Amino acid sequence: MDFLSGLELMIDSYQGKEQIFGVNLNPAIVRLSCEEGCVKVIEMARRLGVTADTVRFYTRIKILKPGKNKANGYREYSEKDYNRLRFVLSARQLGFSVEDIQEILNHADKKKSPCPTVRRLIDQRLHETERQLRETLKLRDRMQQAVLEWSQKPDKAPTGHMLCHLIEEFTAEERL
Amino acid sequence: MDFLSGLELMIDSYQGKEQIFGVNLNPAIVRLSCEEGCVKVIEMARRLGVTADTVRFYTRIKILKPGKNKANGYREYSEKDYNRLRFVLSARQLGFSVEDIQEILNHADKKKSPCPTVRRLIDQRLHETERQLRETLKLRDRMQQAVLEWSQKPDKAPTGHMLCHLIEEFTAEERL
DNA sequence: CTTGACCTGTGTCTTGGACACAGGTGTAAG
DNA sequence: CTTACACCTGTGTCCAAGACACAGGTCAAG
Repeated sequence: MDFLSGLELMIDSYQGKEQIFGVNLNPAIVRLSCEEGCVKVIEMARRLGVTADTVRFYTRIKILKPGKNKANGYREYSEKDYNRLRFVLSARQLGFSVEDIQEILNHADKKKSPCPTVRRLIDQRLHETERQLRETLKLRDRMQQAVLEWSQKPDKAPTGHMLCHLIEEFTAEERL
Repeated sequence: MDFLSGLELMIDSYQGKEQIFGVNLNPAIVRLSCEEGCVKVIEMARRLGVTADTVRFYTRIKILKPGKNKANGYREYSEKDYNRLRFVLSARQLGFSVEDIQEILNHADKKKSPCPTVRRLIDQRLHETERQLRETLKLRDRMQQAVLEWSQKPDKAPTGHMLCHLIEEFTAEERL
C-alpha cells in the first residue's frame, strides 16, 4: 500500500488497528495532527499512560527511533514505535533495567530469539529483587522496633558524647 | 587538661577511651601517626568499618569537620568526629537519609533536643519503607510468576508485532 | 633517591526518568 | 496581523549515597 496516497484510506486502516496502536483513538485528532499514521510525542505518551518526558527519554537513548517531519523537525512516532515502547514498559514492570531491555532488543532487532537472554536476565534480577526484599524487610522491622521502644522514652537534650539517645541507645541494644 | 602537653599522658587517657574511640586501638600506631589524639582518614574509616571514601564523603558535605594539619594539610579526625560518624552510621541503619541526619545534627549542635525531629522523620521514613516493601514484594511475585509460566514455554523468534512473546504474553495475561 | 603507601580536593559515574530552558512551530481569537 | 498559548525540539542538570578516578603533595623505609 502506498503510504503517501489517500489520507482517508490511511485513517481507515489506522482505525482498524485501534486496539494495537493506542486507546481512545479519536479520528479527528489523527486527521488534524498527523499524516502517514504517525503521532507526536504527547499523543504517544497519552496512549501508553506515560509522560512525554518518558517518551523523549527512550528516544534520547535510541531505544525509540522515530522519524522526523522534514518541515518542522517534529518527531513522528509510528505503530512500530508504539509496539516497541509498550514492550519496554512491560519489561520494566518485570524488573528489567533499561540496559537489559537494550540487550533484549538487540537480539530481537537481529531477528534472533531474545528468549534465552530474557530467561537469564530475569533469573539475575529476581535474585537481586529477593535480596532487596530481605533488606527492606529487615529495615522495616528495625524501624518498627525503634518506634515501639522510643514510645516509652522521653526526649533528651544532647550531651557531650550522646547526640541523640534514642538512636544511639537503640543501636547499642540491637548491636548494629 | 592541656592537650598540647605530655604525649604519654594523652595516650593513656586515649587508651582509657578505647571502647568509645574505636576498636583494636594500637598505642604504637597512635604514637606514630598522630598527635593530639587525632587520626587520619583511613584509620577513622577502619575503626568504623567503612571505606575512606565514606569518611571523605561526610567530610565533603560538612557533616564531619575535622581539623587540618597545618604542616601537610592532612585531615585530623578527633574523638568528636568519631562519635559523630558513628551516630551518622547508626542513623543510616535506621533508614534516615543524609539530609534527615543533617537536620537532626543541626538541632543537636544547637544543644536542642533532636528527639521530636527524629520521631517525626522516622514515622515518615517508615511509611516510605512500607510502601517500598509492598512494591518490592509485588514485583518479586510478578517475577516469580513469570519465571514459572515461562518454564512451560518455548523460545520463539520475534515477529513483526511481537518482540518477545514471553514478556508480551505475560503482560497481556496479567493485565499490566 | 626512589618506591610505594598514604594523603588532598575535585570531578564524574551510577538509575530512570523529571524538570528547566532557550528557541522554533502551529493555531485560534482579537 | 498580532498576540497568546500550547505544543515541539535538543540539551543540560538534578536526584542518593557514596564509589571511583585523577593529578599532585607527603612521608617513611630501603
